[in-house]
Amino acid sequence: MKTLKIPEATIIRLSVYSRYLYMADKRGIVTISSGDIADGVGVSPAQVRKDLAYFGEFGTRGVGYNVKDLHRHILKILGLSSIWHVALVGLGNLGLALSSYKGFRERGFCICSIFDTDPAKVGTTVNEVVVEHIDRLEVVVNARGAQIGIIAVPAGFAQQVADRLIKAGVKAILNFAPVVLNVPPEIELRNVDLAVHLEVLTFNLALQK
Amino acid sequence: MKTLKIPEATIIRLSVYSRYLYMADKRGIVTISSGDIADGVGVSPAQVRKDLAYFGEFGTRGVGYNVKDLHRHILKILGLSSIWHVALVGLGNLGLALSSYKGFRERGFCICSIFDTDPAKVGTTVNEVVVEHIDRLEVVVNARGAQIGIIAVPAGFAQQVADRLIKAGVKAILNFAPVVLNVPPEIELRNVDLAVHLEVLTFNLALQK
DNA sequence: TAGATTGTTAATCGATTAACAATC
DNA sequence: TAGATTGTTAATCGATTAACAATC
Repeated sequence: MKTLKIPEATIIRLSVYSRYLYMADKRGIVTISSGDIADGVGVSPAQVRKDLAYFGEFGTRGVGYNVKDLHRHILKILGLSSIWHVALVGLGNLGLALSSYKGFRERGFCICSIFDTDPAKVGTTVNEVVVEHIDRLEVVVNARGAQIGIIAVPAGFAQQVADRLIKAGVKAILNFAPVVLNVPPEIELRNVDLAVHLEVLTFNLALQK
Repeated sequence: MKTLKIPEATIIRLSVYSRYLYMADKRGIVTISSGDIADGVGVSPAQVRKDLAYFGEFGTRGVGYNVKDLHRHILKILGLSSIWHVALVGLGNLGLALSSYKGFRERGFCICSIFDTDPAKVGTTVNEVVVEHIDRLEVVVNARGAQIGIIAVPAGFAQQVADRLIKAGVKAILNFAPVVLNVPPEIELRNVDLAVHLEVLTFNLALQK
């Protein structure tokens, strides 16, 4: 397979475009130009066309793009044309919020397995999913074939949870613990640190003074 | 003020360095080299030095950096040497998770005001903060001088909440609603879309097949 | 002094923007 | 055909990496 390196920024923008196209489609818009999309999401028209050009030709010169078609194509590119099984580890406040986050379900992510150590939580049902004890992580994740793991445990436990998720066959990890995880290179890893976002804001506020 | 443009990637890395330095300090390490930091957080030593060079000279040639000093300097750069008052709007699952997120408090962010429309929530206390009705947003935010707003309401309400936060005097907004907000250029805005992170992962997984 | 490591410059790499031929 | 808009190439911009003089 030809693997022209795609910038991560392009992937993130494709995700944004897809939401905009979904909305445009709901409003009954049939055809859209790169300029329309660009205005809608705050980038340049050239950027939109360049991002799409990595993956093929989806428009018609002089006309634009068919909204439904382009939306479908982008979802396919993002790997969202099928449902992904996600295992969530850690059912604190953040875990609970993630387990019921509509934005995940809308995009085809199913949090079908939830793990915690708290005996008061294990066995209860959250959003129709029975909470399992973390001891059963390998068995359950492996049996259900979850491809993605979300880590929402305290920082001190994150590495061992990552190790166990990987042993259980997970191929990608979204880590919410504020700690640098060591994973083999073939495992996809993304770290989400919510405080960092606030810090970018305060840096800019502090600059203005 | 000399305003050499600082890459946002640099700010994000400074935030990561600061956590690593905090840990190193707790472990009793007094002096650290750019190579040590680089290994610890997964970047190149040159990158660490370059990032720091935007803001001054903090090390000693042939020796390295004093951990405590460098940590303090970076916190200062990030605007974290004082406490920031943050107003949270929307107390759904995500809002609740954010309101009790330890990572914020540790870094000097105080969520001192919380707003919702649900009568069952208004008047209750969450993490020692009394939940106010959204009708009182302008009055309360203005009176308390909150500088940062966090939007954790459904997408359809996000724009009006943003408008009201800005009218109340907020200078920066962290938006968790999956919608493009329109704000004046002087307002700092960052969008956090949790689903996008999963989509970057699935894109990479889909590529591998 | 010799070894180590910073701060900084120059070289490289990569991403964005501008421009325009192709074409509906 | 004339106007519009894509797809793509070239030019620009910006960020990262490499190299090394400065210096502890």
